[in-house]
Amino acid sequence: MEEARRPKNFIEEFIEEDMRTKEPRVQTRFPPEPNGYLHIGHAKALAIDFGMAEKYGGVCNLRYDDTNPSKEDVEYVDAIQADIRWLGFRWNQILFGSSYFDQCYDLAVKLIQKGVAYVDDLSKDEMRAYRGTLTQPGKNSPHRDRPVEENLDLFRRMRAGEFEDGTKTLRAKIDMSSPNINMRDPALYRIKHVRHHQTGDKWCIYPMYDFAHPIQDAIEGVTHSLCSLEYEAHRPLYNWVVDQCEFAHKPRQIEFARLNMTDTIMSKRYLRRLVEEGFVAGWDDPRMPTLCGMRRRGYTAPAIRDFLERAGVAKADSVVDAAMLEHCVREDLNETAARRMAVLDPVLVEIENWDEGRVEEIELENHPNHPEMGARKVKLGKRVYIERSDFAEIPPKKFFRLKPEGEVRLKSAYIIKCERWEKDEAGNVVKIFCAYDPESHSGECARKVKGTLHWVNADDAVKAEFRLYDTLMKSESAEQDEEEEEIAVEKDFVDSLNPDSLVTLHGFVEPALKDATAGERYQFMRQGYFCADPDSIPDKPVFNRTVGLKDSYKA
RNA sequence: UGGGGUGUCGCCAAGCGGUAAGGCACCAGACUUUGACUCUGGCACUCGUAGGUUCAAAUCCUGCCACCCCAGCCA
Repeated sequence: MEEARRPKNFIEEFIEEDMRTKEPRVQTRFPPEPNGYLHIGHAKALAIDFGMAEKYGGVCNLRYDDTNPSKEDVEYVDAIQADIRWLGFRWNQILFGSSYFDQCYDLAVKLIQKGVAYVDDLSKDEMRAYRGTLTQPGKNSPHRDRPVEENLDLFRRMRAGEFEDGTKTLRAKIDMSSPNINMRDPALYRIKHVRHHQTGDKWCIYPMYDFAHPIQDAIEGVTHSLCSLEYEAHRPLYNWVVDQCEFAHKPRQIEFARLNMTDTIMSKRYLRRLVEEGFVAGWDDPRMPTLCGMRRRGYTAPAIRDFLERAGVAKADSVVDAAMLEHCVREDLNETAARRMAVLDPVLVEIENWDEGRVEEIELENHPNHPEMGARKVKLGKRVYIERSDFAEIPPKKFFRLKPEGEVRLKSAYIIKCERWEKDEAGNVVKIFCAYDPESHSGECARKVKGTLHWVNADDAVKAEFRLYDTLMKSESAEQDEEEEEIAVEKDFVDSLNPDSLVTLHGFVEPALKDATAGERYQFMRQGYFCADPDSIPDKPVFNRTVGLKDSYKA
């Protein structure tokens, strides 16, 4: 794929300026907290972190931001690596924030000695009260001026486990009247008698993100600490920590807007609810925006990276149209996916002037634009399945499909004409009788008909399950009152779930797909791109529809 | 409300004082044994808004408006 020429984004401009004026070296890090599965939103951050390092000949480390053991689990550590690898990014090293706990502790002691950190006894509620509000300055804690020796002793005893959770914190001594609330003596360490997934029971105090992150970046030599917009107000604190710890190397934090997509739940909290309350089959349910879910759905890594590239990097809050992602997936799969025929919702067609028992081999190209992908042979007999929606007793105008007295071509085979049909008691068409034109064999016939249908030979058709997916959230009706909408989402997002996000169909595929194995991708002609699901078993393949084909037919 | 950000086509997004890139979506047409793909053409006299500076402003200045983030011992 050719590298798309695009203008530099603002991060690239900053980096290039820094390389010119500071040091000609780039080092970044991707710092996920191991408390959930990576989703498409993380993929953006990841692509930026790894992408910038790659573009400027630098390195990017994968560093788990594991400073809060009560929310984290090793379960996620491996999954995160698998997802990053799948996307095609390579980390320089795998690091853990927790491996810097000793250094964080020493640095905390240093700050206490410098008189810019103190142990506070205020409770969480008291601390909140002392903090002031957006418009009113805070008040100094009564413990703010404890002597250094006392702070040192208290902090040592915090570490030794002498105090209960929540009874003491280590705080930075900055400015309780700062207009930036993050600078009003933020907590640096809290007591948590919780076992850590990496350090076990070694610690009962853990550093806060705002303290640990800049330290980690500085120690590692990160030059550009890229993160999302909500950390913008933390940047002064980030710089304060780097300065007070007296690091010679000063990383630069740059913030960008996180990814949002139409009809896509990006909140980890809601995604967790979907899984835990059983609205989806798991974190890898093909409807989930998680990377494992998208992978199972059939999305490709190149398509996702292309999408991220097209969505761009900027500071404005935005919601990218999911149609852009679909376009990228189609563009990739159109080139790479072999064509096959599958009838998702079958109805039987019998060719009346075809001799019973006669079988003809039909050659089908695997890709119309790539003859090098070869061809395959399928059998054609007296009975075939076609799509129920490809027949209409009373056709609308411009219906290029099978209709009374109408002719269509069976893809790569013959032209057939609809003569009559049978219905069951309920009025459903159960069988369509056609006549074929023996002179109309594919490739040897000048006669054109407007419609071409995909089909599956009935005799050796393989039963298959098809899972069609739609957005998890119902598209909000345009006229719905905005406020109402917000209340609805707040009250219970479950009410906004799309009850038809999964539709399961049972139909047929051509014999070549009998033993399709998980991950195989095909274009089912005139239907869309499908990916074999892990639920597939021999003789009973299951296919997930990754995305449908574009369809300009307007019924 | 204090602080920090952001406002360019339906959705993303370039633009960095010289007279509005590109992509998605959409519309029209060509091609078509996938109503797919591909191709061709269309799609912002206007840049949140009101003023000002300038020969010239989306770009500089001022005011106003809207939206987002911050009052976790979460990240």
